[in-house]
Amino acid sequence: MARTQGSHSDITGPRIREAALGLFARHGYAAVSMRQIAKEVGVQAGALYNYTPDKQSLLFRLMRDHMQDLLAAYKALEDGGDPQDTLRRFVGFHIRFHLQRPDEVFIAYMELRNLTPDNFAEIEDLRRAYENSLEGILNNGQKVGLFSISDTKIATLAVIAMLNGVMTWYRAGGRLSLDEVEQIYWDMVRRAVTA
Amino acid sequence: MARTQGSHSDITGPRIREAALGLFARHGYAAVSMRQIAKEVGVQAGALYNYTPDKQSLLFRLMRDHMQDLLAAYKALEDGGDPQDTLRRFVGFHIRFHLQRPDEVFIAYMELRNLTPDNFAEIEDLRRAYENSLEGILNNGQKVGLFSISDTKIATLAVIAMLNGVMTWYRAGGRLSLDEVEQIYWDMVRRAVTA
DNA sequence: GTTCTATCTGAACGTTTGTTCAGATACGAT
DNA sequence: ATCGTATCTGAACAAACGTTCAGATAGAAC
Repeated sequence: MARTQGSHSDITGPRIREAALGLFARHGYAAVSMRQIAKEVGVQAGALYNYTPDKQSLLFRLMRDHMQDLLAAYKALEDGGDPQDTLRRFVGFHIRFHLQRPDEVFIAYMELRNLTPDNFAEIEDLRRAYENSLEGILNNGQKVGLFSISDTKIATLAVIAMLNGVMTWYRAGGRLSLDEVEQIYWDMVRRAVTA
Repeated sequence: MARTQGSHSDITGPRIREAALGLFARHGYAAVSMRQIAKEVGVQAGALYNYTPDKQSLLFRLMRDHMQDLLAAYKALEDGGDPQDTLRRFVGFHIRFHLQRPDEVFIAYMELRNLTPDNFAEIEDLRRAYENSLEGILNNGQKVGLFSISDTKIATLAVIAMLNGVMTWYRAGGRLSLDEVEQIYWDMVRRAVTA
């Protein structure tokens, strides 16, 4: 046997990405074999290598694409007027964007240590760029006296850590609507930083 | 060759635990082999099985002991008087306890999915017990009108998530002292929940 | 000094790992 | 209908995996 009926790179390529995404998120990069990914796609392991040079690249591209999507989506947001409004938009954006991509978020956070040093550095740059946009908001608010923050660098990390906590418990269709979740977290963030 | 000079279970046992702890934290459970652990201890892989029935138990015991230590240490704290003071104590305790055990914390958080279902359930029970103690504090403060929290369950998770963020960036000897870190986080937590 | 046992080695086991590749077939263009 | 190429199979590779165990040596007890 060889090429199979209906086979096409436009179909197989994305399916490999999706299979790897789900399996990496559920079981972890190191615990997932190329044969498991292939099986989920319905293909032999060797076929994967038409789409990725190796397993590491499969992971790296998932993470890089996710971080680039995140940055692009955030840049597409128009600024609110004052820092308080901009921060509110950031909170809403962060929660909603991440809740739509639970697998990508999980991988981007958990699998950093499985990246080669070069790949790790590239992902870290993207992450820092995103964090810097929040830190900029906090700095602006601090400058005009709206916020009262003893250390904006730490406050940046604290806010992101708090917001990322949503991912560990929120489930669509649960007790709270997305709007309610956003409101609750915005209340806490606002109070934590407001003068 | 066989038994080696100076070999003793009181020495080898802890060294295996420490080696596993460090390697699991750095590279992840699935990515670490029994032979790597043995090499760090200076022993052959087979010798590990005098100390653990299998690799899974090695991970599980690290996590269970850590969670039990956490609960025991927290219970040893005497209550503050009012909820606000109790919450302040909790924040300080949480930050200091976890910063002293970065490897254990990392593993307890990252390797949950590598536990067998039975082991997972046991660890989750311990984690929930700890979270419940914080939720109790928030509930008390809410009842007496000191706190203003729309959802104590979510606030509990949000506070813990925020505090856990410290572990990702704090380094001893860095820009901020432990006291300063504790003060900064306490400020944010207090403002996030206070009426 | 002898005996008993705790401790470790070194080899072996069957599986699984990531990756390569020659060959085979289906698709797309002509 | 024919041809070129995109796509996949199936087998193979060496290496690494978790685990077991018979045999050997060191330490402890007497």
